[in-house]
Amino acid sequence: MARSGRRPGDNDTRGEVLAAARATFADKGYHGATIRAIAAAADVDPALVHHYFGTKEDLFVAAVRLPMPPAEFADRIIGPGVDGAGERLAAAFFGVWEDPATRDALLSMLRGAFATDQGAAVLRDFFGTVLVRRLAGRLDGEDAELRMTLAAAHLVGVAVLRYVIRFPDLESASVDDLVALVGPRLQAYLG
Amino acid sequence: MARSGRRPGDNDTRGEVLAAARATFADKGYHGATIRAIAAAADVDPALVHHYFGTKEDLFVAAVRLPMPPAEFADRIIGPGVDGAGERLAAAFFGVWEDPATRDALLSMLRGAFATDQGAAVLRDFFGTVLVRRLAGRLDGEDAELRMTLAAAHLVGVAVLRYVIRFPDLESASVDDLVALVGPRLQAYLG
DNA sequence: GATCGATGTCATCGCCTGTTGACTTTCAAT
DNA sequence: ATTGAAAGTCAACAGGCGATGACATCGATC
Repeated sequence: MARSGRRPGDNDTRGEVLAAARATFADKGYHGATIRAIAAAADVDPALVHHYFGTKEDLFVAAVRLPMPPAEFADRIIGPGVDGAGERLAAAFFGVWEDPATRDALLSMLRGAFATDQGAAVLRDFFGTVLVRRLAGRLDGEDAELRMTLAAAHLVGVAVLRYVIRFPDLESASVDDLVALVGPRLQAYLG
Repeated sequence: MARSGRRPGDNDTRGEVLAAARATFADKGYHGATIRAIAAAADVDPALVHHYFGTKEDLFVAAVRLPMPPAEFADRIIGPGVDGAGERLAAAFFGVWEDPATRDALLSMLRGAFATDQGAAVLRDFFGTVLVRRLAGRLDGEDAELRMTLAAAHLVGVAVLRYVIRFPDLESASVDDLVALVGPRLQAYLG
């Protein structure tokens, strides 16, 4: 039985709560994830979650903040030029999704986008500011933004079916196969 | 003030409740839509919703049952052959999404897939049984199912960004433009 | 070694939810 | 006319939720 009061020794309880929030939001969605469940996963009193992060919405915003610099992400894709950007985009996208350090935050963001208006705004802003606007500016031809958005939509769709719905054919596919199949279709939008 | 007891005259209250459920599930998602809100939208007591449809899950299942024969849908796309199937698929897909009679049910299904495990199963089954398996069998080449699933994923992604997230570039695009842009990429998967 | 903020728990409040059972009114069949 | 099922409402319950404020403990500072 855990006593009351501060725990002895060095501990990063705040980080554990944040990790538990990411995992729970990713697994259950925004409404399905309760403060109590998050607190239990972090072995902590529910009140402590509020103490560190304020309201549930505040916690959600903290949970979906990615530990990833978006500018660098965009540069790595479009920096070498338009040629091969489709495959680089696909590889980078699935790379961060497969990375355990970023996966829960991405899943939380994606699922959260379906739960609340604020969650939708977060995703809209993420894709708009971080991805589409940054990459579409370097494309040639008409409707560059729309084409870039459609490329992003394709990636979102694969992420939805692979990581949320867990569609068997997609879940069992390897990242290499996905990149090889999806990359050329992205390239068709970009080129 | 509405009195108690049965209402006089001919009325399809059950249908109104179902329509209200579709609209509310589509707008707020599974958890965001409350029985009370659905009942209020149908101008009805919350208990009547249970009287007609049982539990909330039962109501959801009834709400996402599409007024659309899936077999005919698949035949219209692949019937004339693989040539041009990509554009036909895109046109049919956006057709049912733009149709007010089916849109709310589709939105409910899509949003519901993110809210509960059962919702995910519904979507998995819908795409798997209705779309992928039915169409993939008529394709040539290797990995027909995976390629068909990726085509479906692309469409899901566009639906997500256009109808749920309401991404501006996608929301303002016309169906014709979408079909013209997306169709060839689907064709690349099918052919 | 007293003090003070950071860390952490406890008990509880008010609210909203899905669901239920008793009751009332209308319609249709006898 | 009577009856019985269908349609519809009302009041309420039990449980879970997010959130709050008072309290307990620890670590560092002077």
